Amino acid sequence: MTVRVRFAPSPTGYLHIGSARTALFNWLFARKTGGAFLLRVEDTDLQRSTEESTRSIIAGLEWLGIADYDEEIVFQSRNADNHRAAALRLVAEGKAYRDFTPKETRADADVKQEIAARARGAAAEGVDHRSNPYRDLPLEESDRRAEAGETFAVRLKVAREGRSSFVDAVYGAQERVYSEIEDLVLLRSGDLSPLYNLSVVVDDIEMDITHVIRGQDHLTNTHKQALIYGALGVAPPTFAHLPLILAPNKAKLSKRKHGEVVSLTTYRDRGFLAAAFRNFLALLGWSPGEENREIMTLAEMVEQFSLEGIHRSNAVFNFSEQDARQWTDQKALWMNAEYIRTMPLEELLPLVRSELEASGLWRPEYSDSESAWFGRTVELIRQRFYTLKDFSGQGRAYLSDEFEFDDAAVAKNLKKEPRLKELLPALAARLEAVEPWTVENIEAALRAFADESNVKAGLFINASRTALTGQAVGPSMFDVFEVIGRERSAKRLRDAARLV
RNA sequence: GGCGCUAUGGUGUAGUUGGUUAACACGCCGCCCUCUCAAGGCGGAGACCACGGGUUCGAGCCCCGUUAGCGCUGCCA
Repeated sequence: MTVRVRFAPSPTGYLHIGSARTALFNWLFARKTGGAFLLRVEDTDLQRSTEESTRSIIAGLEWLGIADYDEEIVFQSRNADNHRAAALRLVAEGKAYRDFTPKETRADADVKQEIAARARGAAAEGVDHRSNPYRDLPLEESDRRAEAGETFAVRLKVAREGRSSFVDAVYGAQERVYSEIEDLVLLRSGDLSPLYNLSVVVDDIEMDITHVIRGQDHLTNTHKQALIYGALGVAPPTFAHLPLILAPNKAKLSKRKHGEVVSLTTYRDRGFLAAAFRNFLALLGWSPGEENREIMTLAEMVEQFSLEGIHRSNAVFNFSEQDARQWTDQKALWMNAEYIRTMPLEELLPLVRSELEASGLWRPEYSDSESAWFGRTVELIRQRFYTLKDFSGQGRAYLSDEFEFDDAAVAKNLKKEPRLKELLPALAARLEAVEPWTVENIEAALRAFADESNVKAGLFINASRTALTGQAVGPSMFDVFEVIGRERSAKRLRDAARLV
């Protein structure tokens, strides 16, 4: 049997990084097993689903490089008729029943507490989960009342005795006694629109899904779905639940509380490389085992991936809301930097180009007459960059004559030595005579001039760094001179004399 | 409240059928390199493997209990 998996997000917001990881694992498993990877948009809650959200989810998957679905995207809402028919069939077969209890609406805000409170109350009074006055209503009477126009919801009839069990590919054998499971609602009263558990099952059957890989928050409710499979007379697929990704305080990662760190697009927009972030995400809740490898290409991850390598304990996504430098997980940042400085230059160049175009720093010559220079410059500055944004930020002075001076750098490297006012223009003149303009010649000229001027070469080097780049830190200064060029270097040295 | 899941340094993890000084990565500290900052190299701090009992010659690995965290308990998904 060929493997068929699906990623099934509900389009009620941006693509959460936890969902992105679920998508990744599904994709990895499909590619590993030579199976099919499908996308199903679970938009049964029409109140909250938006097209905008669907677009952003798809854009996120595209960015991650896992948007090569093997079949057309399925929109769950379009199958509502099938879902409803399945539920009604169960009513006819006596496996489900109409519940004529009036619908009670719930405020979305604090449902969780409300539910817990209700459950506590029910437990205190010893109320059975399946006690419902309509559960054993004769079918004829039920049909009659329905025909008479009474509104009703449809509930699955959970057996009185026995237990539900299934083997989760990650969490192992799972068991739950039926008395713990309520007669879940399949169709809402009134419009008879299908609810999540029903829709998922019917669609997974229709799509021939063999493995359901999803967040652990669905683990206990899987018994309910297993029950629906049973009622429908279909063997359930293999379930594989994934550990959750938690915030530093171990709470669930949510937009309300944690903001943009949990949105996948944030990473794209803040200069992350898809390959790096994907790599980082894969390691949250999964590891290739034995070798304990970390930096892996997509192909290597596919090679190493297995459901057995998935953990059972939740992972913490480590970041700090107080410290801007730790706005996201430090390891993700490190990994991004690692990718930026070690990936093949020709793969990085197009990404840098996009960033420069977006920030107005791109010039056509960079891919034409100055492509060699551009490549050399990127190679030089990428060594200490963390994100693509750094190319237009810290890297600005290498690509544009309009850049800012860091006050601390000016104070430290220019203002502390008054003689630089005369020395800098003199150094400029000296460098203008260097021929050919090579790193070695530049270094020789600068050191010779430092000797003659009776100052340490370091004084010139550090002053030059600030004069040429506006910063106190950067690559080896002679490389910087070489890359910035003779004329521009000389001009910047003279201009900087005014800052002394 | 009930049910379920989980528990290795601050974080992510390794630790194959019980036999080690409990390993790696990020982060942190120091040294080297050096024109700065990184990178890199070397070294260090940081885990009585949640706690308490067992089983065993021997337990991070097996069993029981406790605690904590998380999840589910919805006519949300």
